[in-house]
Amino acid sequence: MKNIEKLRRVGLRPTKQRLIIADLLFNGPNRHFSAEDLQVEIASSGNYMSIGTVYNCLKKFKKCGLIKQVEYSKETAVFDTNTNHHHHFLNEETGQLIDFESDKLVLQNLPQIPKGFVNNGLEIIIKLKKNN
Amino acid sequence: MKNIEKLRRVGLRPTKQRLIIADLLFNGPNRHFSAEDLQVEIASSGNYMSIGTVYNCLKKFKKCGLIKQVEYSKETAVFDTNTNHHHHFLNEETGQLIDFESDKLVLQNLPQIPKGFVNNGLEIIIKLKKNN
DNA sequence: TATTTAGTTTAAAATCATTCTAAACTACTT
DNA sequence: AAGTAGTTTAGAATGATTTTAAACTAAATA
Repeated sequence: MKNIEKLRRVGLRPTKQRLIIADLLFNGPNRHFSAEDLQVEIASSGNYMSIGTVYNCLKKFKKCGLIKQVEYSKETAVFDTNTNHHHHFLNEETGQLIDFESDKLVLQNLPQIPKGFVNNGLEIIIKLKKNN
Repeated sequence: MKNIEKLRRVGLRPTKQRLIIADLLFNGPNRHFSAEDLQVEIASSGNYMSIGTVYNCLKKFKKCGLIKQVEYSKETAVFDTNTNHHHHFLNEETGQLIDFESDKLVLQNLPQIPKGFVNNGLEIIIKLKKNN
């Protein structure tokens, strides 16, 4: 699917800037990245974009379900092009994330959800340490 | 155990400020809190502490294993007096956290740990939404 | 007990990621 | 072709946290 279609389909006006970002994000394998990472990559691709625009764009993409935001980094916002339900390995030393699929996983004896609430998503993080 | 002992045991000099904080944190039930929450509480208890000292103290307490830091808040650092292995419910609307114990939980078909790494801690977050 | 010293506290300044502002620009509609 | 609503931009603002360096204090030493 062309990225211009992809944007239109979620109700986003396909501006030059959004298309530059969509081309970088959606034409390859899934990845995790920060706004600053992406700005550098935009520059490497021969374009320029203000950091404010990068943030605006990522915020809209997220709101429209084109990307997700990963929540385990206190320092910088980390985004994820994998919008399927999945979990993460986290290398705490480097911050590097690796996806793992949730489909085969079996969870039993989950705790009772507190009164007045419903389960709105379960996420697992497995922190990794280099062996020896 | 007296808090002065508790601090000495982990190699922290028991200063007036650290004892004020230890008295607030360790003489009641477990809790989640931010540096600012704590500064307000210190003020309510009739003391004063600079925000820098609150941060320094929490950082040392964490390093010495007296408290943990919870990682799911992008905005502010959230600390936890419960240092046992446990998981969290997260009310995304309010940021409120509720602990749940990990002992009864059963996990099967966990994914293979990437080569060169070992599992250094598995954490589960169950996001909560108000039921209608 | 007095002196030393190494660690701690403080206010204020600095930092850094992110958001806001408001002016210039542009995609889409009429 | 003109209007308008949404977007981009540089730069300023924000807010949590860290740094700085001077004053202080707990613990060690004399």
